[in-house]
Amino acid sequence: MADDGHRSYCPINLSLEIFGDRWTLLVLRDMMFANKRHFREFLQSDELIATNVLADRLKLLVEQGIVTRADDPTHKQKAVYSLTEKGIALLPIIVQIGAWSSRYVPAAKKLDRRARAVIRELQEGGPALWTRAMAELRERHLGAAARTPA
Amino acid sequence: MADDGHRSYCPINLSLEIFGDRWTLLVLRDMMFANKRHFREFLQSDELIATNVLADRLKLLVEQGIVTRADDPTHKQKAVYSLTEKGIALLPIIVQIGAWSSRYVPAAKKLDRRARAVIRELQEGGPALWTRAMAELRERHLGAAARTPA
DNA sequence: GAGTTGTGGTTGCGTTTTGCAACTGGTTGC
DNA sequence: GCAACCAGTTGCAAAACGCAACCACAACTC
Repeated sequence: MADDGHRSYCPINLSLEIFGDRWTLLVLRDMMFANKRHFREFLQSDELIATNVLADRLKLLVEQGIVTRADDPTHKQKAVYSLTEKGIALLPIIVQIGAWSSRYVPAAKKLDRRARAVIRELQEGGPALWTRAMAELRERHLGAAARTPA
Repeated sequence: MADDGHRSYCPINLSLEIFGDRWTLLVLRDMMFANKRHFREFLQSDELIATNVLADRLKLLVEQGIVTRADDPTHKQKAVYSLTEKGIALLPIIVQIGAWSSRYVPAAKKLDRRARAVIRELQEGGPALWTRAMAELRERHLGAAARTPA
């Protein structure tokens, strides 16, 4: 069908072409829920992503307009990654995935109680709570620009 | 952390270990929205999944309890795949992904108008509509058992 | 100002997964 | 009997992944 590199124009497929792998959503999870912004921080997570894979995914996310990369003024060699509106809009998906998993995947029971409580709260809070969480992300990642729209 | 084969017990991670690839959710999409139930039917989709990959994914979905496989009484060599409750519960995730994609991925604009209308409807219908769609899937995939719970 | 630590990566290489095409063994309809 | 249909399997090349070592540079320590 598509001859511009896409397997099809189905929205599900287009999404999978972007984050249909074992790592991309974990990076976004860390940005959203652990407030990670620097390269080294992403390496600390339990899943132990490799540096080359992380570099590749961050590059891809920037290319897709889901994340931006900026120099950190406090440290000339530090890069800061921020979510864009497109990236923040992925929050409901990640929350839904978390909810499904903690409900249906047996191994999720092994997660510590505190983390499960966060999941449950986000789930029970429903769309209204997601909206607030997204607003908070806008504050942190888009800064003043988000408060004074054109 | 985990030494039972899991990279971590984070629900997001556990989900990605199951369907974090380019194909699995497409198979489920076809089951949910195109009512595909037979091996050959899945091969017809635009994305042209290969037979070995499809066989592998169906096997995995059965192992995970997301899908069941049964012999088709009308044809000794036909297999029928059905969603379980665990599989049906993935509908909100798929809908959210579709909504995000059609909103933020430029190429999704190339999808034909009719399909986009379906997406929009499911999105605007909100959780209430998802519940109805899921009930319909229970009817088709779980049959009488779903109407007369233990 | 020398040494240690912290920064975002890159490179090389072996293993695993994916994608493609051809093929298999059995069933059904005519 | 024979063509079409069914759910896969097999073999092989290409791509992605995972690991570990390495790099250039900045900043902090003393």
